Amino acid sequence: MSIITPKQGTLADIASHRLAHSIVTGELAQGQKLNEAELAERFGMGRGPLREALRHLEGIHLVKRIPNAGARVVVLDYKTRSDLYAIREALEGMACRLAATQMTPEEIEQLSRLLDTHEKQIQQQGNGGCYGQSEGNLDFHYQIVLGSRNEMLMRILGSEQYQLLRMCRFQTSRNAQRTSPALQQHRHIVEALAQRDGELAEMLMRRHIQGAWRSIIESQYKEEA
Amino acid sequence: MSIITPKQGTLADIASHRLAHSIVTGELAQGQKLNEAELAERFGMGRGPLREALRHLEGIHLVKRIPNAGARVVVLDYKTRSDLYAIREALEGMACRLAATQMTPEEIEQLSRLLDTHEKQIQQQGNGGCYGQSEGNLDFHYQIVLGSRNEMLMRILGSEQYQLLRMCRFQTSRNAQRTSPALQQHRHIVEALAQRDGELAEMLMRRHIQGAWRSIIESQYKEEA
DNA sequence: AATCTTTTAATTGTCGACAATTTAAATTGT
DNA sequence: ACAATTTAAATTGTCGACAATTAAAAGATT
Repeated sequence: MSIITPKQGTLADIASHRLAHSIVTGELAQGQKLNEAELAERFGMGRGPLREALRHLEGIHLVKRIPNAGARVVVLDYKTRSDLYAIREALEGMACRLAATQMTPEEIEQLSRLLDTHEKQIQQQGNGGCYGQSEGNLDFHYQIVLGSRNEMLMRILGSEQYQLLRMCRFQTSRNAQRTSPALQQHRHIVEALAQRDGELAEMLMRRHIQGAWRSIIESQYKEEA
Repeated sequence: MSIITPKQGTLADIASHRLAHSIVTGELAQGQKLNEAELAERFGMGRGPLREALRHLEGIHLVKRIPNAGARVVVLDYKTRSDLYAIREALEGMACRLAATQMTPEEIEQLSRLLDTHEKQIQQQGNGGCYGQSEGNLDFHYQIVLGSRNEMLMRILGSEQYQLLRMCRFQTSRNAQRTSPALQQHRHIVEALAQRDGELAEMLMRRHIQGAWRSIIESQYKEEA
């Protein structure tokens, strides 16, 4: 929630954010046709700004536009999600390696405290805490991306892939048994960062993401090919 | 040239491509203000489609928009270019590793023939052949990305980073002395692909990109910090 | 009854005009 | 002459209406 800036500048920006939210949460089904007039009516604005919003969402690949045939919500099939996680592994691994040399001691300490918070949240609510799939989990990953000091990486991972990732979360049945392993892995990563061991941090992050992906495909190898 | 589809669908798409070309080639200077009315006039269209084009270009990060203050061409400073090459190293390395297991023998053979063509071109024109910075070089890299079979990777590397990379090329003074080393490295990469050695192919590609980056910063460590 | 053609409706693409905001210029005051 | 304030120009943001294209429905023909 803290990552995407809910800026309320132009109407196009507002529409873009509202649409992005609706798409990510599944409120707008995947593959659904997006009618310009209908959406403009619902958002209380003209079609101009809404079209600009659609063009922007097309840029960050949340919708797919076909000339003279309108825009549709993207469909996250198995292949797409698989590709997504493969890229995350490479990019977040790289972020981790860079973060090990770039993050300040204060930031690493702060990261550690973030994990403390997560641990308490899990213990309190006990059952429903599907940490591996939670939003807090994303915060952890994002903080490391910020620590890489690579702005282009922040863009790609933060603004674009992040949305698709959240979309995966909302369509995936959350399995709670990966809660403590994920937190444990996070702790190890922070430890590697504190020791300034970039190579180890990268490897741990890559394994962590691989584990998350395995967890996803294991918990739903019933549907789709 | 074969990568970006010069599709001529809606006016917004046309404007988007024309603007992208002007930006990449440096015809529109970095940081330059993009006046909507003026551009719409020049392209012979209304401001509506042009605004949509700007929104699209904002999505692929060729222009930077500020609400109520217009759009400007992005500026590729040292840090940005450095970040770009760091990401390329991670992503194209990954593409290479995947391509080693995914490309068909025919595709690898075709890649080898592409290098033969490049070699002849270099020998013919002799001097001006700054291969390391040429467009043909990009074709080689793109073919490997296609071979990775990761569509999201093709998107990121092909549509977005590719534009920024070409932009770097146009602003960088081309140095011809890196011609034969680059071709040589390409040959080694193809060899690794033919042997289905993904790890080696990745390492070779990473070094190749590192070399390209070093070549750039060495040939112009006069300007900017 | 099924298929092809024609007509109709719906949706997207485009333009021009107006409102709101920002930037530049001119004016005024010290 | 310099600074702050006010005024004017330019630019962006927004809307509504019309044209072009596509999708759907009605009708005709075998």
